[in-house]
Amino acid sequence: MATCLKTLEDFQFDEAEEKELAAFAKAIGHPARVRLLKILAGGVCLGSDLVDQIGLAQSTVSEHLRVLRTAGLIHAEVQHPRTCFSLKPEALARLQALLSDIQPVPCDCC
Amino acid sequence: MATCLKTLEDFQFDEAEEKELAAFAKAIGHPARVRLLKILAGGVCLGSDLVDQIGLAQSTVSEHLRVLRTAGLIHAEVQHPRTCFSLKPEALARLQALLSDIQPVPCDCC
DNA sequence: AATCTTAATCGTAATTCGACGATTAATGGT
DNA sequence: ACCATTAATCGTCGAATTACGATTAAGATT
Repeated sequence: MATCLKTLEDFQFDEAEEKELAAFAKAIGHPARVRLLKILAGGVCLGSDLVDQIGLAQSTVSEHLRVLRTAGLIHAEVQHPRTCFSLKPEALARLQALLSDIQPVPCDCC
Repeated sequence: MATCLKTLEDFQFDEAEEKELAAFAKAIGHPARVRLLKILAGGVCLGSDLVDQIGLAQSTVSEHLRVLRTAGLIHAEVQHPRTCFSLKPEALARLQALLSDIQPVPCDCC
């Protein structure tokens, strides 16, 4: 009844985009993964270096990297026994775009 | 040893900023909360309306709103028995700024 | 005072997450 | 062939998340 929005029933949701944004955000939602992204932004790309910088067990860092990779935020190029990790700039750009879709509109009821 | 970054040991981390970004991202990291933010961006602000739109139990929506509020992404103005929810645009702007700090630099080792 | 409405809170169950050590797989060097 | 290095995977534990119904709290309206 009392609502700021006149056409509440006309709301259109893009569920796919909502899930896409949520998935990106969830992947970034841990300090260790933020740090990994920041390191990768600096150009470091070997897993062993990342383990050194993060201060967590190798298996834990590997898991965080897997999360970031699954979310499409980073790329992993396997060169056994090493793996070269790198940012996927287009994913970050996409995230920024999805975020910018959340733009406030003035509300006159509060 | 083999690394793209020459001055690996000189890496400076801003742990507070990393946690700040992770906390924002974690709060957004659920489709229901993304939808809540999108609805609030449209100006709707009463909890009962949000419950109608989300299709989850009232207590669940309340919990999601609590998460968003704790993260500082939304504001809740209590007017018993109603509560008026609104976006905090400055929080979204801050998030965008934190995200844009993750900028890729070309890596020549892979 | 009694009732209604609204949203927060409580209690609970199922699931997911985060961390670790140990192990494994894959390659290069000796 | 043997060893060293690297990263993925497995198994496991405790903690956190997500969802729900039921209850409570706080005003408004009779």
